[in-house]
Parts: sequence; C-alpha cells; structure tokens
Amino acid sequence: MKSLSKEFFNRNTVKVAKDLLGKIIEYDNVSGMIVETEAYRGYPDEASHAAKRTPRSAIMFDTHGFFYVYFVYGNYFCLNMTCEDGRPGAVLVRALEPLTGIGAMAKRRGIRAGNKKELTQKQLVSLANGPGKLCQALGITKALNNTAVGDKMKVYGGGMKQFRITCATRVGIKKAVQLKWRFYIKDNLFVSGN
DNA sequence: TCTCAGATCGTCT
DNA sequence: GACGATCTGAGAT
Repeated sequence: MKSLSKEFFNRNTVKVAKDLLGKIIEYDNVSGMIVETEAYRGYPDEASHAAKRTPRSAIMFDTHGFFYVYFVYGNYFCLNMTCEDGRPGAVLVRALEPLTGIGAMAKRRGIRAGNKKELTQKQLVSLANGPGKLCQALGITKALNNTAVGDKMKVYGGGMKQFRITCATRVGIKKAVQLKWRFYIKDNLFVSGN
C-alpha cells in the first residue's frame, strides 16, 4: 500500500487532521487506524509548540509531510505530522485502533492476556488510546523525528469513519482546559476553521 | 541552573 | 473522578 503523498499534508492543518481519521499507520510490523487527532497551527494557540520557533519545533515551520516526534514528561513520546507551507502546523495523533501486530503492541505496553489468553476489549482499547500509549505500542522513538512520512513509517488511506476530533487552535490546550472546553470538544465534533 | 511539561498510571475517596 | 508521583529533556534565564 502506497503512503500518503507529501502534498496531502500541504493543506490547512485542520483539514489534514480531519482527513487523517480512518487512515492506517504502519510501522515496525504493527499497524493501527487513526481514531483521534488534534491540529496545532501556531499563534494564537499558545500551548502549541508551533506558537514559537525553537530548534526543536523548527520542523513545524519549515516542512510538511514530516514526522515531528517529541519527548514529554520524561516518559513518553508524541507523534505529529507537519503540515502546510506558509505557517507552522502539525497534527498530533492522539489515538489508534490496533489492527495488526497486537501481540507485539501488548508486549511493548506491558499488557498481559488473562486466563483466556486473549486480550479483553478493555485491554485492546488501552493499547493505543493516548498519544504516549500509541508511541509505546508502535515502538516510536525520536529516531522517527524529522523523517518524511512514508520513509520509515507508512500512512495510507483507509475508509473514512466518523470519529472524534479535538482541535484547540483558537485558545490553546491550557486555556481550553481552564475554560472546560476540553470536555465540550471531546464529546462533540469541534473544528476551528481559523 | 532552574522550571516545567500537548501523558500515564496507581491510589484514594 | 480526583489527585499525586513519575523523572528526562527542552527552553528560559
């Protein structure tokens, strides 16, 4: 399966975030479907790495169609894909639905099947239902940072399904949480078109 | 040198 | 559901 073209990412970041839902990520013999994304488009989203150019975040200002992987809280990595020329932007992949290589994912995540030797539905969901979790499950590290989409990791088209999309491009995560918007945008389809 | 973080997990209520 | 501990590295000063 051919990976998404670089031009797919050279569009409005919010649109890319929306279109990434339902796409398949394949890396290191495991794969999963993207079920939650978050768009970051720089100022005025003050909580975004794209709000300010630093050596780390420069990739969001200079490229589209590249992976931006950063380390957070001393424990976890977060996977982003850079977007649109002309302004800083990236889409954070927040959750995956595991498809293949589930055993490998469970091993990496330290999740063990019970007596029935099969993961429960709850365990299956918890494999990659968070930005840090999915990186752990797929074995994503900074080695993927600054590589082109399709180079080491493939992202290709799956059927579009209706999934939750969160986007804090207007107010930033911190303010969104302060204003309790996070709740709202998690339970409803919320897309800022700015 | 210091602060704090786009998360996760375990514990407590 | 709320809250604290985790503990490395990027960015600020």
